[in-house]
Amino acid sequence: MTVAVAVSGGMDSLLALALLKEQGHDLMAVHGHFLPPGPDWERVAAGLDSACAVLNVPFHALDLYRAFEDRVIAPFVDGYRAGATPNPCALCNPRMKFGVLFDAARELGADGIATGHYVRMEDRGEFGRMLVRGADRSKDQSYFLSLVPPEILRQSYFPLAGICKRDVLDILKRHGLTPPLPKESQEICFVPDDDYQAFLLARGSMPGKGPITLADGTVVGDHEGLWRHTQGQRRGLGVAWKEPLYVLDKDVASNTLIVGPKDELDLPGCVAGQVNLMVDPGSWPEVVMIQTRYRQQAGPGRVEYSEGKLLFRFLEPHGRPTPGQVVAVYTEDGAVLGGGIIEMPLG
RNA sequence: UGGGGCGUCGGCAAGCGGUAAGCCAUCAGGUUUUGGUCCUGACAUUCGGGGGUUCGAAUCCUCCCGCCCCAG
Repeated sequence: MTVAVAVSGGMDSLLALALLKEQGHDLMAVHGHFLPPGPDWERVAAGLDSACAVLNVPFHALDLYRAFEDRVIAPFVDGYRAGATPNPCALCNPRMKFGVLFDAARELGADGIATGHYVRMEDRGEFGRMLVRGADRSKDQSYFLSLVPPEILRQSYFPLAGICKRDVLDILKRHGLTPPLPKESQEICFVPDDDYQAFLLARGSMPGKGPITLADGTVVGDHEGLWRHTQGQRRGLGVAWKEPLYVLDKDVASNTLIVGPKDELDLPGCVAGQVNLMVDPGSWPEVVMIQTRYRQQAGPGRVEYSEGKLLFRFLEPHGRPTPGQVVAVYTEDGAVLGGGIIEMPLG
């Protein structure tokens, strides 16, 4: 049994490698170059190579940037162009780390994969082994893994399950390890300077300016492109009003941005596609916990599953679901039942 | 050019003789493996302009300028 540890160059995945080594697993380390060739390739690969040498683990660097372009970046750009708000990180996990990268590792002889995500795999009675929220709730990343197929998750290891974020550097130091990329991975990895708007512009042909209106059609200003805004957004509207205004909707057909006060933001449900089911929906509890944004408290609701779509009805006021974002479904005690991508809100 | 009203930060808007609230917008930080949200901080020595009254005015008087409304 050989486990491939996906190492990004950051501290978390390096710690995952060290912890598994400590536990005596048979390991290999794999790094996928997701971005086009550049100076970082050598730097990161060399850094990881020497770190792996310290631990006596074989290291492989793989060129996966074309797959990343097709499977993550292109959908990201297309999504924005179409008026959605895509979540590239949530796609990267099933398609790249637990997809293409794992496939490549298998060819190198691996039977399982491990990453530095802050989540757990736990035995949950009738459901079997389930993906569960990380112990450190503030760093929990199960939301981003809710689209990874269950059969892949059952071959996955998450050594950071019980680790607290602030201990990571100390533990690494104890192992004599230094991450090649000391900076915390955050924002969108393929977008320079955290400027997604500049990135999209550079990709060309984004839709242009149009009106900003209230829900009743009153024009209150102009926007410079729907793709610069997203549901629930407050800043950047440039509209001076008596109270803060938030984006309610984007009407792609008329290129209109619809805004309104905070209390008009809640909606009672949504429909999701590209569904990933961890267990048969027939066995789900009647009331599940639904999370439609990364940093959002999951709220109770009912679900119907039919023809590959999940239909959600919230039981409590719920921030406006945003097309393109992930919806993750949990049990009361934090096990992931499934996930999908929001296609449309229900009013 | 007869009558009435108004002119305070980029947008609203308090103040009505005692030495410029607040909100929105904007900017700068913080939080954050998506976009957002959220939190903190900054933001009119000055009240359309001139003159006057007063110990002291955005607040009173006066003239001018600019808007708006009603009558022509």
